[in-house]
Amino acid sequence: MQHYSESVEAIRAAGRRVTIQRVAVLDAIREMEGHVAVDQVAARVREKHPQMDLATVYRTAGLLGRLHLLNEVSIGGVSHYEYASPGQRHGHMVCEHCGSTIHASTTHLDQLREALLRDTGFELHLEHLTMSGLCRECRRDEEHSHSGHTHAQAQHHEHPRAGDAGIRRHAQSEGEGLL
Amino acid sequence: MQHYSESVEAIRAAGRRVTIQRVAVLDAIREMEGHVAVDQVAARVREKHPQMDLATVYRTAGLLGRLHLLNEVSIGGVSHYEYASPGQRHGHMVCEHCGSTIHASTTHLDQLREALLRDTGFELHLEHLTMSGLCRECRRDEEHSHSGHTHAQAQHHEHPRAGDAGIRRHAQSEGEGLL
DNA sequence: GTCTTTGCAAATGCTTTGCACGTCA
DNA sequence: TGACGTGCAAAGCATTTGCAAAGAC
Repeated sequence: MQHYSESVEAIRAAGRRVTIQRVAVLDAIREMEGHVAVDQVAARVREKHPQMDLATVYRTAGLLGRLHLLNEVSIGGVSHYEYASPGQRHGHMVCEHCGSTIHASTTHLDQLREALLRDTGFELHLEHLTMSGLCRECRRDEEHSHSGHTHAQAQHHEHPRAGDAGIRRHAQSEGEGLL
Repeated sequence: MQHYSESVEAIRAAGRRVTIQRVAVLDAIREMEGHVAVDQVAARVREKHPQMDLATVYRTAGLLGRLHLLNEVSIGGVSHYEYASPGQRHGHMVCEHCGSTIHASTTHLDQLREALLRDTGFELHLEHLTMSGLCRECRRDEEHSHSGHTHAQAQHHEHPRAGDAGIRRHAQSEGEGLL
């Protein structure tokens, strides 16, 4: 567990001043594994550094993102960050229904990336890619609801990895009559 | 230009009450062509109906989105809507640097959609897809900056279609030292 | 010692909500 | 008429910013 020095070096290598806050944020996000919202990062960091301000976490995560030490992923309009493991690029699939997030391998995406680059000149940044849709489980649920009655009271299932992250602004107002 | 009756029918067909506000929002977004932010929609709608409230536009656009008469696209954390022309599905590519948005044809995306569905069970919703990256022009700019000095004062060019939409939260803080 | 970063507090901007009144079917 | 939709005003929440104090090199 030589995490500490690893973060320190990464920040130093990026030509930035090494502060407890930066190291703490970088460590926290790496330890948490996966993409986490800023307030979650703050909560984690505060376990060890209670005085750390939310604004600092925002500024720090933003900076580390720009330095490519973190990936910034917007999920449902809320910023999430994940550790940018070199050589572990992937996109994200977010279920609109239950909010769970699945990684999308580059196998599928690189093809798209190259096609877009060739045909439109647009260089897709995989690290920020968030695709919304329905996960396998929710797709099953939807099918069931559609069969009989109109007022399908959708059953939200909780996925093991979903946690309470993301899914705040969106995924509201279910039970809207004909929908 | 039988737009009016078209919107009225669409709303009625969806089983909702037909109100001036709903028709106006739907018409406005269709006339504006492309994805527009909620406040832009409000501004447009107010030309003819000055009393219309922002909250109403939010509620209405949200409803029309759920009814699949509009597509909701989140750009830089801000909701945009576009008219959901049947049989005109596409994704969006948003340039992180200049904020311009380009449509991505389904030719590229359907392939991805099918691959994801097959391999992961995830059903990608193309209508909400926003991919960030760099457009052709900004890619050129970046290259130039990287050649010489470190403090590359990035030249923002204005794209014809960019307008003043989106690009509010992101695309900030340029000139950040080593970046 | 100087220039960068942080903590604090206040502001900002998008979006939602509660409620009384107006409107559609 | 009765349920639904709108206007208004206020709240909510994520995020940003100004500034003085604290810290890195």
